[in-house]
Amino acid sequence: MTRSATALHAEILESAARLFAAHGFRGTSLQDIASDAGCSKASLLYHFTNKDAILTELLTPAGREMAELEERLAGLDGKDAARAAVAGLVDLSLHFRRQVKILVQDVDSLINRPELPDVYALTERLVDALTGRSPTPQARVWAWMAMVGIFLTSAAEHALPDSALRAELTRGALRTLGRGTD
Amino acid sequence: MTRSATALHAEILESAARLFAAHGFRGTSLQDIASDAGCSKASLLYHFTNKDAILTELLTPAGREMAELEERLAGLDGKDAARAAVAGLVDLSLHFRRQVKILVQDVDSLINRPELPDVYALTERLVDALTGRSPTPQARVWAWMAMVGIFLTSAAEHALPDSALRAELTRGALRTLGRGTD
DNA sequence: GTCAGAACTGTCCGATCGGTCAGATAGGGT
DNA sequence: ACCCTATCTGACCGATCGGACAGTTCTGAC
Repeated sequence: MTRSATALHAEILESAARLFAAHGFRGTSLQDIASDAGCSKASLLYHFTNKDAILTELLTPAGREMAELEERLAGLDGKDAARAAVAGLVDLSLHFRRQVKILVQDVDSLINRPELPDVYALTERLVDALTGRSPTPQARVWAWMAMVGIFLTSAAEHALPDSALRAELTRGALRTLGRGTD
Repeated sequence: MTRSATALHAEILESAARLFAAHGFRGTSLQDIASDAGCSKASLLYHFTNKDAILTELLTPAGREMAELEERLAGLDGKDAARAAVAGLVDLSLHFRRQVKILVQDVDSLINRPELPDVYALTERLVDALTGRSPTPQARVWAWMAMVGIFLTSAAEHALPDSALRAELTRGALRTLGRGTD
């Protein structure tokens, strides 16, 4: 069982997030995390039941926000839905950069995790919200492009300034969608 | 040393490409590949010096095309460069879908491989080609978005028809770039 | 039929993985 | 002083990893 939240507990999570994002879940060993956090491997497994529990605790907040975004979209349509989808995705991507990178690296093995909503189902909902009631094939492709672009551009730490990123991603996405937003 | 190209040799590459793309390089064992290709693990290591050599042979053609694209862009500017960049990236992404996915999964560990050009350097060249001589920050973000969008939308096998993808990706990218192409 | 070399495999090896466990250490309440 | 509990660790375990190697089977040239 995962124990109480101590200083080391938080440091382990921080180290794991950085290492998972950099080298992937499978590419990061418990010893790697322990060394980075400055404790023993056995101490990791005192604070977390197992390696998987670390990943779960990392992904849970992001998963919750993804689920909330999905619910929010269910009550909207037209331009409201499109705007909410873009804004929500930009927020989520910028707020959970490392989780996004972890998610992208290991989508197929993470897709059935209870702490994450079905990523592909959420994708479909977002595409629906972005393309409106006239889902032409090209509009769907553009929506995919814009979404993936937001997702990964925010996760890429290279060559991108952070400050104006939010506004520019939103603007770029809306431009991609063009009249696809009705 | 890697031996001659036989039927099994090709089957191993095919299996490895599929499995690497699905579960990542580290997430795929030699036994996994051998089972999928219908031979023994030892037979893999007869046809390839080691696990890494399989990955190298998978990535080399993609790396060559990436290098060629980079060279091609060096001799162009303005709208020619932008068009060539988008067309080249779409071609490359659609032709090497699984390699793109492998690349995205493990960018940071693949970045120093001799068979691949520096991915981030190529990215910079592409952004330059797309944004032209007036590289405003927002234009660079949009270019990033469009490039990543092309890259990953083509690699995602889910929910996307293949036929019209090429044209739509190109159109979507140009739309994102807008007047960024001069 | 014979033989050489290519193709292939069973078996073993050291390293490393995630995980267990008994015990050391430290601090607070009594 | 005492003990209880939370925290932490070294040593160890079975499984699995990538890889080595000797030996077997296949195949075409002669």
